Amino acid sequence: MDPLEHPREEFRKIVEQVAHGLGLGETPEVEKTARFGYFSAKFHKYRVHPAKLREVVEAVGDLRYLDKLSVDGLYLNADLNAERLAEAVFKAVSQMSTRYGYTDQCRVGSFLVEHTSANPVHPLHIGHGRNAILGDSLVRLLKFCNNKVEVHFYIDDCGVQVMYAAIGLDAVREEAAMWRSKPDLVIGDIYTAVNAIAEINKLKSELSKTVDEARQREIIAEMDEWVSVLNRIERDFVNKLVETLGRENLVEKAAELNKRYEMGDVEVRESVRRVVELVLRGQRETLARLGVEIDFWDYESEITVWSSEASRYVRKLVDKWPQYVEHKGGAVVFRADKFAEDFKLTDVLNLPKFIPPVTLMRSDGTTLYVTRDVAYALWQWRRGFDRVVRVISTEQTHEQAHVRIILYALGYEEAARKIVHYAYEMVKLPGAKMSARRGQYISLDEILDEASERSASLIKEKNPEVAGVIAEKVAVGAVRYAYLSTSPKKPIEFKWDTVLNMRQNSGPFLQYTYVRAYSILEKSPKYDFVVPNQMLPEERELLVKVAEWPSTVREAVLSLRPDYVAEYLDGLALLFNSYYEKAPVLKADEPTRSFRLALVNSVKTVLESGFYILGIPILTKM
RNA sequence: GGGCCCGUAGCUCAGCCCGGAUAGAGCGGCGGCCUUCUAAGCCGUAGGUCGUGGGUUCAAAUCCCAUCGGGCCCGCCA
Repeated sequence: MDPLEHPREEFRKIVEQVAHGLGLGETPEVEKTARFGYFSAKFHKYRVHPAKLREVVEAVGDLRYLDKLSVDGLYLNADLNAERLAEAVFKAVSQMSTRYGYTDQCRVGSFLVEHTSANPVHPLHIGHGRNAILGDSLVRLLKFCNNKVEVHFYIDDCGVQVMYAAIGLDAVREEAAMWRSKPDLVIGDIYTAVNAIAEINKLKSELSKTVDEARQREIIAEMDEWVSVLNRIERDFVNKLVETLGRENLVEKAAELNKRYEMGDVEVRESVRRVVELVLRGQRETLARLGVEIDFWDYESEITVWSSEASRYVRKLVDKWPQYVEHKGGAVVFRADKFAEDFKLTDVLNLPKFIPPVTLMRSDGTTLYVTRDVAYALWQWRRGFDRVVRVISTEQTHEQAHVRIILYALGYEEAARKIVHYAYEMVKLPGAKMSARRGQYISLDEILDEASERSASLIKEKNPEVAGVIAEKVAVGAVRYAYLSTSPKKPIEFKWDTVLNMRQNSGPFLQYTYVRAYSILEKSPKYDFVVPNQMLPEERELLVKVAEWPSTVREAVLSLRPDYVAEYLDGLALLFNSYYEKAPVLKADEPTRSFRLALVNSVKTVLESGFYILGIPILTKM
């Protein structure tokens, strides 16, 4: 039920009638206008005379859902009939309750959504936060609209980086009992340390072979950098790691382990699985804190490597398109660039205009990330959903294009078109890119803790008895909203002030607004849905905003933009707070009192569904 | 060098797809409002060559071209 449906339809018919009356071959579109009523249509491009337009408009009969039909220059404007609108809103809200906002048009199909998919060697950091929250809100939005959704997290438990973590953990496992921190935080440090040691070892051996002085200085500077990475890690085990691994050629060792791993060596599998599980335990905990739910945890190793899916399709590709395959020293390279050009795939698959060739097999016979990703994409597609949405940062634009091209080349043309790369821009630290390898990141837990503390100190002044329970929920609201209040297409420079913002345009601001509405209704749970014949301008405005909820949801789901919901809710909250200050509800006389209660209830209902979509916890006290 | 994305108030951003009526919010400034439904709030006020140049059009923040600035990518990394 969409309260704006009837008025929109009425206006559309009027425009149609007017267009016909003017002898136009087509009907102008119905548009929204902020200052000249509510709906508008423009006739400029038809070169009609304003007087003629006015004449035709005068012939229009009585209005039912609209009000004040008027002509202004070549604009045809109409306002909403507030009383009718109020009736429609109240009816929809009382019948649908927190389902209000749903319309059949926002039911668009079934979706497999893959998001977050962080490497299992370090904790989730503020970059993954964007992915997780964007993905999760998208899932919630789709679910709110009754679409079938399955949520997947791809565990990238293959490749050299996992070997590094495993090597490190194996070296310091005896110290494991001493761990007091979350396991993912510990492994993250181990991973960074092993990386640093590997780099230092590599540079050392390069230095011993270098005679060029300038190059020597470069190497030393680089080594210093990695040493300082090591020094920044405040863990007892760093010394032990250096002692154990300081003389080894870790690059070679990791490559060797990786090869054994892909071939299914039991010992290596166990050691990798051990480290991966520890990290996942921590990552799951963080996601749970944020209210993010995952249905399936997909192990890359099992789905793509040990099942032989990856090598199987590579063989198929080589057989099918030998003219696009090059063999370079045993490595297999697919000329995705030439293939895309020859088959004119740029528009069909929505590809960038530049595509590099892609290596699918190393000369040692092991797979690469993209190799496995194609196999995984295929696996996802075979689960039988209308669309597969992969929430992955824009960094991977080319890699994701490769996946689509290869699927197409393999004959999975529909899959290639229906697997979408849902790209979002990066989260940067001020002045630097985040890098788990360099231990340069802020973990999600950290910002949640900090937000929680800040919120606790705010609550202590007002409601000390509930501070503990509320602080964390406020923190989640703040962090989730902070991510959603920026378009996914814009890079974010991480700033504590934004995440910890608890004033307007923030999660806590929305939560606070809800608390206000809730506490009014709590004091007077019974009322009738009455529509007065006089309304305050603020009441009208608020009513219109509430009526726009279903169209907002629709737009958000059609364009897959949960951030539209965040923007809408902020606007709704601003209107409501303004109204709250101006118009007393409980102290008003009947029937105004009942009307206001019904209005407040509508706002509260919309906030509840909106909170569900954005994953903002609902609070009744703050 | 090539590709993708982004340049709108001091700051963060919406609007651009689908061109039209005085370009919208919030933060921060400044000035106000708590014996009255929770002040994490509200009211008022100042603040803008919509990066720049050209083109299309009766009409451009919006479309096209060029140019400048920022981010990311162009690996036998993931």
